[in-house]
Amino acid sequence: MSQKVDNPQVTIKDVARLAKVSPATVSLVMNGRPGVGAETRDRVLRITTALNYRPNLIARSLVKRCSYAVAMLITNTRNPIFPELAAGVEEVLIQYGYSLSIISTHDNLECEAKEIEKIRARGIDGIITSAPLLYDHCIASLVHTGYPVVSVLRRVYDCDELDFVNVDGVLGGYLAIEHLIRLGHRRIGIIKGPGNTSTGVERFEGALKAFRNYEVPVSDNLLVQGDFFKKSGYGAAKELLALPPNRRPTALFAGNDDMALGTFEAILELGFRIPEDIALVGYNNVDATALRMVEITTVSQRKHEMGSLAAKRLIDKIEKRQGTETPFHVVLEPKLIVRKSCGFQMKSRYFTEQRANPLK
Amino acid sequence: MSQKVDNPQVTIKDVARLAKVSPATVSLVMNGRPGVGAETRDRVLRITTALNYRPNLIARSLVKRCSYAVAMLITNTRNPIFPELAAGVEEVLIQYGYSLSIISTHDNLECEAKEIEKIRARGIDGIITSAPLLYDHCIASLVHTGYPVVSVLRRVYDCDELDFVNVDGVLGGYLAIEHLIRLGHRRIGIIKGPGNTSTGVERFEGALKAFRNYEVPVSDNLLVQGDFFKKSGYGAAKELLALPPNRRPTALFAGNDDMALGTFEAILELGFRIPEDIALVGYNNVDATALRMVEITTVSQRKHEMGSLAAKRLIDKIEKRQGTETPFHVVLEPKLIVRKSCGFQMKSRYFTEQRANPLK
DNA sequence: TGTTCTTTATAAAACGATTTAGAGCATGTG
DNA sequence: CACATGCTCTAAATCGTTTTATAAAGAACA
Repeated sequence: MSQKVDNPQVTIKDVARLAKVSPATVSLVMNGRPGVGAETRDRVLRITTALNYRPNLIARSLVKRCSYAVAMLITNTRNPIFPELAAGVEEVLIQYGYSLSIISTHDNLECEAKEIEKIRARGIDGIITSAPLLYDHCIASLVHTGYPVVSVLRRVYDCDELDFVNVDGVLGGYLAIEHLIRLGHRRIGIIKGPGNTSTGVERFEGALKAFRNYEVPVSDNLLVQGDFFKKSGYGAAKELLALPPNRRPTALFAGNDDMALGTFEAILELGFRIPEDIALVGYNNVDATALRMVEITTVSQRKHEMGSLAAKRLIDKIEKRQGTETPFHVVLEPKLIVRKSCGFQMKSRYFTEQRANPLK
Repeated sequence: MSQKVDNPQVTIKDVARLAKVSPATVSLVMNGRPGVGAETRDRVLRITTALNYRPNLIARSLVKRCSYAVAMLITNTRNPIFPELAAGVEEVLIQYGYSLSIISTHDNLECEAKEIEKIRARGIDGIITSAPLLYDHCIASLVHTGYPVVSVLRRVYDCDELDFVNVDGVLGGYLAIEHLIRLGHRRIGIIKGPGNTSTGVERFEGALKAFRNYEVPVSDNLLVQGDFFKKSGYGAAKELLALPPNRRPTALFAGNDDMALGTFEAILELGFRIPEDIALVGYNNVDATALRMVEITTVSQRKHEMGSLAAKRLIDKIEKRQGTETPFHVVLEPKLIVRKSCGFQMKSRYFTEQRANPLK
């Protein structure tokens, strides 16, 4: 057990002194640049390993004006969509030698602005945001200054210059409602996501499109506003299921899985059965929805893939690779994950046929 | 919509020039230090706000030799215990003006060592690790150099100098098994957590203690090694339940909730009922265990609190407050969360009585 | 021999802040 | 008046790198 206590900070000067060269030479060696003789290079390398020398990245950042660090904005750490997303991001960043800071904005513009200030002051090279609001001037002005930003999952309206990778929320919402309509439901309650997020509005827009397409009337009293948290799903469901039987929805669509899980609890608590009495569709394909005894039908989001794509694009922007001046808007296709919460057990084949995107 | 495009970098010199003072004065003003006349101070302040000047934290870090940034080591982003833990950590860090980087080690020493190198090179002030292994020389040697580290959730053996905040795993394991024994179970299968983590071994140790205390024999063929992932819980349960009825366990204890969820699936898949045929106890009180229709009895970990305490302690160490030279070992008490997976519905009162720690 | 190239190594100036020692100038005191 | 005392303010060094311009030393060539 050799207790290796390295010096708190071995600097380039220490190495230079011991190797009898100038700091400049050490720098060249450390960065594998030409202009150093083989013999000198070896000598320097020997010293650096002997001293366990690691260049101080802070100093390097200062002069190179880049830090090989990026930040990821999320709503909060408890959002169950985030682990997958972050895993995708992290994978790519590690591969390219970048480090990742994760920062919560709590869907609060003020908080977001403050954190962005700090990020910039810290010299972080770019931002991946999974948490922008619909009209997010923080992000928009960041983009306008030319700072590298990619948004993932959500997008920002009125800011075409912002690169994004997301999944078609309109199509997703459409698929969810179409599924319910095809199963014969006519009174479908919708628990909307917040109106200040692209995911919230797009999924709802898709839902409306499906109603229109199938000529099913929408009644306003079956529409409830949620906030993406489980509790609001629970509350909304309680409200909808309190309607008299002839106006009570026979199916519910929640704007995300957290709300769907709340809805799930409410339905059962009121003594209704799923799917016999009430059908339920969620959104995101979060792990918990797949659990046996839960098995909620939902719309999958390709979270990992989104994260990776966004990260790769951000690095391209930071390193100013070709093609990064033109906007990068990737819209992946969602997929309906049919489980048991709608009573549709693959007995017919109509969904398994390869269908083209019904909205195109 | 005034499109405010700030200069890429307003420096202290720009401010100094415009305010007709020296950079030193600007620095004093920015840091609220005395020695600047009221008039000058106002003038500087006016300029800084006009230019939207933010000191470059990289430059500041270089000279102050601290960065107001800490890193948190986790096993991987998908570990459902992490969001709560991170939320607790984040809350405190924000409050003290620190920023947080989250880094996965995948329970791999090599990966951990590499990441720690990078963390140090980046000038990060301290580390909170929730992912140390039992004999983790990376962490141990870090501690020995005097670098601020606090471990949370897990601890490191043979390294008393390492501060930690965790929950008594031995007691937790004990409570879980005691519960099952009191409900009449005698053949209890255990799905152990990995032997190279303190959480894994302690919970198992507690389980053994309960068997001993209640004079229930343990049979080796009811002990299966898991790895904390859901899949291993699933596999282990399949294995245990394949035993002939007279040797098959009537109850299972999984070393964490992920494995418990896998176990849950396996039990149901094999056609057994919970709790009528098989009772189940998990560990961590992860959100999914609380879901209606799942409702797994588990041991709670006070994750948020652990995170906060660890973060606070780390900051104290970084800022060298009094008392941080002496070891800081906080062991919180776990609590059994009784749900439906053991068939115990609070019909008796023996658990609700306030009991002292049965192990003390 | 002198000129021109290469190759190798370095000195010195950044990068953008903080900090220390001391300068300049009133004011107060004996 | 001489001197100490405060109060403002600043010059200059520093943090640990990278980078640019240039020097020095051979080698090749005419």
